[in-house]
Amino acid sequence: MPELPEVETVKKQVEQSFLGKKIERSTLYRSDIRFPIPDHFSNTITNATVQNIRRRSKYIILELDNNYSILLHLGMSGQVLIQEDFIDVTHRDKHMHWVCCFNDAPTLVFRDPRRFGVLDIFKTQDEQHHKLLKDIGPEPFSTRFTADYFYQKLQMRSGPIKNVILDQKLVAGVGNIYASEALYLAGIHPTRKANSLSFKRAEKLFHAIIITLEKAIKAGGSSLKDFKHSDGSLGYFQHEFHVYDRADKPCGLCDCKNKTKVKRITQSGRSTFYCPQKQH
DNA sequence: CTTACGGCCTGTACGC
DNA sequence: TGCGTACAGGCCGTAA
Repeated sequence: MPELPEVETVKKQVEQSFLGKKIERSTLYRSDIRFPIPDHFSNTITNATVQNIRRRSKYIILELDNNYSILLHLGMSGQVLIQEDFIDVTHRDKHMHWVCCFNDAPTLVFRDPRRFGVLDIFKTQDEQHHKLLKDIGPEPFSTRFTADYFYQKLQMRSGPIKNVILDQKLVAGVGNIYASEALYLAGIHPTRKANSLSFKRAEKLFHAIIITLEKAIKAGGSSLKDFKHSDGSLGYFQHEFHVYDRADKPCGLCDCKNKTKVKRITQSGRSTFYCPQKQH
């Protein structure tokens, strides 16, 4: 489920339930996810209190009061379940890899069938040296991310613009869905070479990325109240996309006489969707 | 430095 | 119903 807007929504929910709460018990049912979860994970976090919760790119970081932080990434299929009445292992299915019990709070469950997710622990002060965090580019909503910065970076890249905006070193958090959506909004063809864009068009894409992500966060946020009782799918499937997953259908803003259909192509092994009429 | 690609896993949808 | 195939929202590591 996770692109940046979904992760942001999950982060808010986790914050609402667990900020300021003390971890009473942590159980790992399997540690062989994307990277092995450290042996000391549960021991290190037990009895600590969550004092801050943040999102960095698609990672959720839970800062504890013992100078350690928990790093969580949902990969392709990860979910955070927040369960009011998680009684015992009979409630557990085989994809629930981490169950964390709190004092005076629900139980947090990390579930991830494909196990592409990440669960790690690191010393809070070492965040900028963490292998998975150190090379991540600016957050799209931060002041570090500007049209000038974006244009300069695009100038240095000759690959297809779709692939370039998926690069987390350039900007954090653009995933496969919103890459297609942002390019559509900006009217830019996904195979266009990044360094062939004028400043004006780069600026347009810059705004399109921000707007696309902001709108999606709002869509996720609007269904927040349903989260606890759902399977964790949030507003994701309710969100309508302009081009993503709309191959052979008209695009979301279709106004053309000839009923141009959305095309699906493959770039670096991943699907891209675009409108041949509107994107050049 | 950039770029392309294999690989990690399980689940689901579809054609036969 | 079963079986094979393609595909899925992530990204790291490697090789060119």
